[in-house]
Parts: sequence; structure tokens; C-alpha cells
Amino acid sequence: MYIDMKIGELAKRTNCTVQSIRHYDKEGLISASARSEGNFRLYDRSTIDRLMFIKHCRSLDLSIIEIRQLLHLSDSPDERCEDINRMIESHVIEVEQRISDLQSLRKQLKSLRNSCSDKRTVKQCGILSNLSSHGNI
Amino acid sequence: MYIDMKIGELAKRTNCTVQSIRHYDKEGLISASARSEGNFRLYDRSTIDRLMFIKHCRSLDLSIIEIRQLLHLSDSPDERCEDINRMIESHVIEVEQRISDLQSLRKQLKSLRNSCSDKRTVKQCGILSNLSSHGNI
DNA sequence: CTAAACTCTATACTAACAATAGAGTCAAGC
DNA sequence: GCTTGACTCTATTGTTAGTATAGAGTTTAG
Repeated sequence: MYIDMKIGELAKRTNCTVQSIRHYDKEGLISASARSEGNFRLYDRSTIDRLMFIKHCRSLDLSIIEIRQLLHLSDSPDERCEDINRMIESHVIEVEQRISDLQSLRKQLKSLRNSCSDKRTVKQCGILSNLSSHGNI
Repeated sequence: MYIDMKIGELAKRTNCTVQSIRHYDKEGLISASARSEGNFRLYDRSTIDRLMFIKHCRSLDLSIIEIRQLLHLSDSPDERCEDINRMIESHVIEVEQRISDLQSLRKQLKSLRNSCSDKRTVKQCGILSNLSSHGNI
């Protein structure tokens, strides 16, 4: 049951790179259950779950700091979970803000792109002249 | 006409910070027309335009490398401007990809947020248990 | 001439890793 | 037991576009 594995096997099983596991280790998100005589990290199976949790959070673009908080909270199962909700809520708001910034950016870029065709020279390029003007496009 | 100004005045006129101007200087996007006896950077007025151009590009999230290419191209006014068009085009595509990534992220976060209410404890928290499960939400 | 305001270079910091160097460890086969 | 190849270790550097310092030197107004 308590099979220890080295970092390479953990990496394969979780589809992480060895470096990022070491990184999470250094950041305190996971830790080796032991070290071999030669100082190799040895992990038990529960680390797989923990790492999958971390990967899932990262895929949602939660920061390492936020993940650390979540892992800390999950070690205090009787606390109220308002903090978790608040974190996710503010994360949603951030993401929505970034989406709307990017949408406005896309609009500007598209209008920029339409201001020139390939056949002109740089001197006549509508893109460059638009970028050079002080006002907005 | 050839009024030289020091970095602080240039910063005020362009609404850049002094540090970012020095940064652009180090990156080769702008350069001082001269130095004072005491080694202060002295800029002429045309640098204001150049800096506004840079700011405009940065507001469109063009990288410093891309801006350097644009500035280089605008020094070769007789070249064809395909490269400029291509750069903007691929930038649009990148931005659109990022938007769609973020939209899917928002969807996941919202569904996550709906999986728990404030009144529960961490132990019962739907968010944590969702993050812990291996599959997608 | 002094003091305040400004500027200089160089360095470290931000996020989340990836890449590398140089050294050491482990496991299998002979 | 020894070699060899695969693996792992720590530490350092790089990535982006700046921001924030430190400590020293310069300029300018009064």
C-alpha cells in the first residue's frame, strides 16, 4: 500500500514535468514522504491526488498562493468555507475583466489590420501611420 | 527647436515613468540624443512621438521585440509592409485564442462557484470536492 | 554655497516554471 | 564487483515588462 516512488514516476503518473514537481515542492504545495539514502525524493501514493488537485487548480489559473490557501483550508475541514467561495468569486471577476480588456484589444487590432493591404510599402502603411498618430484608432 | 529635455520632463510629457523610459532605452527602442556633462540623458522632441508610438503599441500588447521590429521597419520606408500586416494578423489570432481560453475558464469557475454556498463548512464544500475529483467539473 | 530635487548605474523582485551545469545515485547486466 | 546508462540532486539562469530599491553623483534655485 505505502509504495514510495521517485519523482520520475510521479511525473509520469500525473503528467507533470519533473521540474514543476520540484517547483511545487519548493513552494510547499507538496512534500516528499521521505528521502532515499542518496537524497532522492520518495513520494507515497496520496501525493498523486494532491498533485492532480494542484494541476486542476492551475488549469483554472489559480495562483500557487491561492492553491496553498486551498490546501491549507482542506486541512481544516470544520472551518466555514466562505473564504473559498470568496476566492473563487474574485477570480471570476478578474477573469471577466481580462476578457473584456482582450475584447477591446481585439477590436483595435482588427481595425488596425484593416488599415493596410500587403501591396503597399512601409511608407504608405496604414498600420504604421495609425500607430504613429497620437489619438486612438 | 532642438530643445533637449531630461528624462523627468520626457516622462511627464508622455505619461511614462522614468524607469520605463530607461528600460526602453536599455532595450534599444529609444536613445538619448546626447548626455549632459554629468551624464544625464538629454532627449529631443522627436522622442516624444517615438515614445507615444511605443506606448500605443504596448497598449495593444505588442511585445518590445515586436515594437523594435516595427520601429526598424519604419526606418526602411520603401520595403513592402507585408511583415507588418503579418505581425498584426498573428497578434489578432493570439488574442482571439486567449479570449476563448478565458471564456472556457470563466465557465468552469462559475460552475465551480455554484457548487457551494457560504453556510457550509470546508468539509462539505462543493468547490473543494470538485477540485479534488479527477475528472472535469 | 547649500539643500532639495533630480538623475545615474546596478541589482533584485514579480509568476510559474523551463533549461542547463555539474555532481552524485541507482539498477541491471556481465 | 564493476561498468554503464538512466535517473536524480542542488543551484543558477532565463523568460516579460517593467517596479522598486540602494548608494552615489548632478543640477538648480535661492
